[in-house]
Formats: sequence, structure tokens, C-alpha cells
Amino acid sequence: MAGFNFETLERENLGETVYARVAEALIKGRFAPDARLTIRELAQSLGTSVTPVRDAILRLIQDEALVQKSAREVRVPIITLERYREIRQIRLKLEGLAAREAALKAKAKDIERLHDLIALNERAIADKNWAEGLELNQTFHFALADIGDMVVLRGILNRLWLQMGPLIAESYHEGGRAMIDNHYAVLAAVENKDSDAAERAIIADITEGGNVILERLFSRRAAGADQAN
Amino acid sequence: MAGFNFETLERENLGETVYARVAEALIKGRFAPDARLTIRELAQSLGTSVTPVRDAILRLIQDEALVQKSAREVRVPIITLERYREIRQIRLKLEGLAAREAALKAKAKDIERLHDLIALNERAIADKNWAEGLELNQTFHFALADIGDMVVLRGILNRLWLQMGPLIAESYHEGGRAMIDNHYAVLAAVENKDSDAAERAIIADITEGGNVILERLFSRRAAGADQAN
DNA sequence: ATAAGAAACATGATGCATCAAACACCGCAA
DNA sequence: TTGCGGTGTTTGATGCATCATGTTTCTTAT
Repeated sequence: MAGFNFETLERENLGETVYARVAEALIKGRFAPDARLTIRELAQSLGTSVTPVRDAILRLIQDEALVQKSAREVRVPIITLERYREIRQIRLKLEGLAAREAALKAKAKDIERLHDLIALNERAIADKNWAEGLELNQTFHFALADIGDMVVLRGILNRLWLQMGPLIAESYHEGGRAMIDNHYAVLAAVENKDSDAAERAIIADITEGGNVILERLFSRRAAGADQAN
Repeated sequence: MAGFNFETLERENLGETVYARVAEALIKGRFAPDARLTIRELAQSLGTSVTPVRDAILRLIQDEALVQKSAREVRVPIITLERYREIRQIRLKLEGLAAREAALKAKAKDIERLHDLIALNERAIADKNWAEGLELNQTFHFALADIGDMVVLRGILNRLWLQMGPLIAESYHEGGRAMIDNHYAVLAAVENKDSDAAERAIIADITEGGNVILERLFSRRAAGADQAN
């Protein structure tokens, strides 16, 4: 075979590295919502000049994982209740689609991978290792898009997760078993090549897990109803 | 009311300007697929330094509206048949959702706007003004997300359109009435606040319009089956 | 066809101009 | 005297241009 088509060939840039590190920090919830980021400060803490940081910030703003409050103010966005609701609606459609495709296309090794991810996640939860659990949960959701061979969908999901990152990170441990219980149903459906069941299961997973986050957003709104503009 | 919350406050940058111009060129199909772009050349033709162009290109790569073939090679992507199929699947779900919401939330002025868009598009087609028709068609699809008040979905749609731009541009005029006929059904459904009908209509629109593009992709594949790598 | 040299390009660093927000200072009124 | 509002200055951060460097790619000659 002449040429293998790499979907995203990762180039080794400083800008790429900075992007990856900041993105990871966002997903892991290591930046508080509304925290202000300055290019110079980040550059100093990473030991580079401003240029690669500038590149990374620009890309994250494009992802809507960061927002420009004003000309010289970049902040971690505060996700509103309405925005989270919309993201959840979108996820239900997209991940439902991914789950359907995954159920149709899954090979034996794919099923094994899903199985392993659940097992690892189960262990992380038992150990109260929330950071690990958070990451495994994300990997599981992405895996469906991977198995379904949907690269565009995978990209969209990546961005959505980047936006939800800070929010999910602070709620994940409250979810308890609701964050993983439905994964078993997803796995079973994929194993049976049952598209309908797979979609139903992933929808249940997103819905139930999301309720924890919605409650948090409700209480936040109730608490700071009209103090902030 | 204290503060009005602008969703996207547009800052007046050179980088922003360059982004907008290149993005428009992509959507209008003014760059051929596989065309190579160099930062320096663009900078010269726009009369700026490389910095703003660099910023714009970086953002467009993030959108997957441009691709990095190798370290120093940025090209307009060639959309494969599989990729277009996936994008269409995604659009069916997302725009279906947008149409449902639009049907629920549309005000009188929104319906009037849709009506006007169709009328203008009808005229553009009659005049064989394909560029105008192309833009109005896009505006109509975006309008449903706007009316449905789905800002996240709107952003995703924007990016998808940016990716499909070159492809749609070269096929639009082949679509003939198929590109607009279903818009009437969408309008009627929104007017009747009938979510189900609105979703069905937009799905029909995307599907039928997409068939023209799929045919083109099929013939392209058949023609250049194994000449390119 | 291959290899070596030359041209070209992107990346990353740095410097400068600009611009906005914070802050302190000052005057004025209660 | 104290509190408040307005004004001018200062600080700090970004946008853009330019420069240096290393790599890639095109060209040309064998």
C-alpha cells in the first residue's frame, strides 16, 4: 500500500505542546472557572517565549474552551445552565449516533477495550481516585466514536468535552455509581450488535450523569442569583 | 438592566479580519481543494506581516477547514466520500435538533425572516446567481439554529460548513430546485410549531441536497481511483 | 533517477506601539 | 474631618512587525 493516511499527524511544536498541556489542565479541572490567564505568565511558567503560548491560547479560544472577555482578558468560561443543557442535548444526539455505529462496527478487540476501560474505571472509583476515573470516563465515551470510525464526530466531542471540562471535573466524584453503571449496558449492547440498545444506554448514561451537574448549576444559580452581573 | 450580555463581541483585529476573509473564500469555493497556502504569500497579498495570517491559519486548522499535510505544507482539504457521509449524518442529527427547537421557539419575526430568505434564494436561483444562492442557503440553515437559540450547535454547524465549503460550492448549481424545495416545508412546519414535521423537512432537505454531492464524489473516486496516493 | 546545492518557508524570540483597566490623587460637599 | 466623585497617571497586557534559525522542498546538474 502506497500511502497511509494519518488522520491527524501530530507535529512536534512548542505550540502544540502548550496546547496539549493547557487543554489537559482544563479537562482535569485544574483551572477554576472564571480564572484569568495571561500569555506572559503562562509563557514564564512553561519556560517559553510568548509566541507558542499565544498560538495555543488562540486555538483554545477557537475551541470555545477559553473566552475573551475583553481585548486583553482571557478567562476560563463559566458555563451557564442553558449552555450546559444545550451541550447535553447535542451530546445525546452525537454520542447516540456514535454508539449506534460502534455497535455495528465493533471488532473483538474493541469490545475487549471497552471491557478493560470499565474495569479500570471501577477500580479507580473504588480507590476514590477521581482524577483517574474522570479520565477513564472520558476515554470510554471517546472510544465509541473511535470504534464507530467517526473522526469528525470525535473532533466535535473533543471540543465539547474541553468546554465542559471544568464543570465535569468538579462534579464527577458526586456522581458515584451513576457515572459508570450504564457503561455495562453500553458494552452489552455493542457486544450484541444492537444499535438501538446501544443508543438507549448511552443516552441513559449521559442523562443520569448530567443530572448531577444540573443540580450543581441550579444551586449555583440560586446562591448567586443577582449578585453578579 | 445593568449589563447586556453580548454573545460574541467581535474584536477588531487584523488576525480576525484575515480569518474572516479566508473563511469566506473557503465557503465561497474560491480556493480549490488541495490548493496549497503559504503564510508569507497570503501576508503579502493582504499587505500585512506574517503574524496575523499565522493566527488566522492556525484557527482554520483548528476548525479542520485547512489541514497540515506536513510540517510546512498547509492545504485546502480534499473531503473524502466517507468524511462527507459522516458530516451528513451529523448534520441530520444536529440540524434536526435545531429545526425542532426552532419550531418551538419561533416568533413572528423569525418566520418572516425565513420567508424572506426563501424568497431571496428563489430569486437568486432564477437569476442563476449561484454565489448568492449558496450564501442564502447557508443562512437559512444557520437561521434555524439561531431561532432555536442554540449557540453551541450554531458554532459546530459553522465549522462543518467551513469544511464542506469547497465541496458544496462546486455542486450547488447542479442541485437545482432540490436545494430549496424542502425549505418551504420547513417554513410551514415552523409556522405550525410542528417539531416533528420540521425535523422531517430539514432531514429531507439535507438528504436530497447531499445526493448531488455524493454523486460528484462517486464519480471523482471512479475517475481517479488509484492515480493519487 | 539521484543527489547536492539553493531557495523558501515555518517556528519561535524579541521589540515596540497601543490600549484598557486599575489606582492614586485631588477637589468638593456634607 | 470624612466620604465621594472625577481626573490624570501608571501599570500591565496584547497585537503586530521583524529577526534568527533550522528544516523542507524545489531545482538543477550529473
